[in-house]
Amino acid sequence: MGVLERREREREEVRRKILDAARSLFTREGYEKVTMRAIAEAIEYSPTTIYNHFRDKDALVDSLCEEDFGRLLGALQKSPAPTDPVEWIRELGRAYCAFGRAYPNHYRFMFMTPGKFPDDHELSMPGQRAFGLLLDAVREAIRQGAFVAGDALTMAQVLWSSIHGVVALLVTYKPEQFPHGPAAADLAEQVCANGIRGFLARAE
Amino acid sequence: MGVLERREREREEVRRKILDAARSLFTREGYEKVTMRAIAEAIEYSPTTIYNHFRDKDALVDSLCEEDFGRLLGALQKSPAPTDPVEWIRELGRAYCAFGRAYPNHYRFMFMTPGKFPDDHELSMPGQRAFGLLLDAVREAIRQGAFVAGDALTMAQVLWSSIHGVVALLVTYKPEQFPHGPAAADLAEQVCANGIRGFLARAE
DNA sequence: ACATATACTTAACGTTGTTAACCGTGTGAT
DNA sequence: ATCACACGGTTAACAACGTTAAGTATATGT
Repeated sequence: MGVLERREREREEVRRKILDAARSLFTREGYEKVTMRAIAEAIEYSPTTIYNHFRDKDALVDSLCEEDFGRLLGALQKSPAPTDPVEWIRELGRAYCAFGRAYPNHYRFMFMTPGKFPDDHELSMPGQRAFGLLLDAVREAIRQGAFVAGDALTMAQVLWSSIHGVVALLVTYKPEQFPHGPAAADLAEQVCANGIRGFLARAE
Repeated sequence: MGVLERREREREEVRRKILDAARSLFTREGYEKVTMRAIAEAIEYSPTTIYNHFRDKDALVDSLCEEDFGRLLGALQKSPAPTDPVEWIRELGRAYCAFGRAYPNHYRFMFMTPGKFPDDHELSMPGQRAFGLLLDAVREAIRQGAFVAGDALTMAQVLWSSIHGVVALLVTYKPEQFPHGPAAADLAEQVCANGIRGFLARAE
């Protein structure tokens, strides 16, 4: 009696349509500009149908967000093998930044929108794992003596904060709008480099 | 015939009431939660009155924002005299961070909301001057040989980006929500320190 | 005393997220 | 075969939002 399975499959299919349409609109419009009605129109259903699959707009975008964390994790995992942990960190930074600039609206929602997660929940599993990559790299850099000894967790958070800062700015302003002249084309690279440099064990 | 002046004064008075009420609500609610009707109610006028003083909601919040850049500049100018430029930079970072944490919703609007400035306009005068302080400090640090030689503008932007990153995170998430355990209590301090450390000329 | 300008209000419009009520169709039981 | 029903979908409506057109009153200048 595969009728239940079929129903489940059909249901999932509509859910996917909604998510895809929402992502597509969301990618080029941003959270508040995308209306439930617009999403509904895109998939040729009535707006109410969306509420059969998602509690509300927030829940819908949360699902999107969940998937995006997975994508981010995927992007970061593509970074080359950790022969040199410092170079690994740099590559992670580059990939992270590239992700943010490729999907500014998603980045905004994932990392710049408050009240998203209930207190216990933290960033979401793939988000945690993504950060875990950086954490591993930092631990390895310390172990090899490339980084100064210190609390790896804090150091990873420092690096993440710094990179997040430049991505957040680039996602918000055009480089021409930066104070006192346009931002350097490779500002992200510089931030990344400077964050790493600060933790480098001094060669003497 | 001071009637025109009086009118102008009364007009300015209402304008101030609107701005103050808006700021008060805005401080604890954030942009989209604060409604024109709520502001109107707070000052015991009809919603329409606001439109006599501001083109629309965006213009109102822009005015608020303009004032806030002034406040930020004021806060930064309180930092001690630049005897040691590196310490000055650190103090600027602290003051900047304190401002952001004291007024998260304002910070959000000033630095995390896109489409705010027309292309030519850049950050706004006081915003420019605030960044100018950092730029001056970096220039001085380079001149004294405390920082490595390099493009001061880019270096200042790197430092600003990094600090902005941690403030943006702290303004968006509670520390408990940070990945892999709560953030170090002094994460902002650490980011600041690490940013500076990266530019320090190596002592040998 | 009258006309006018000005600050303000009332009432409405169009759009938003969301929900209540309904409808039709395919399913499972009788 | 027929019937009851669950389920996915729609229509129509709600309240709240930003915003505006039209109207009102008061105080000014003639």
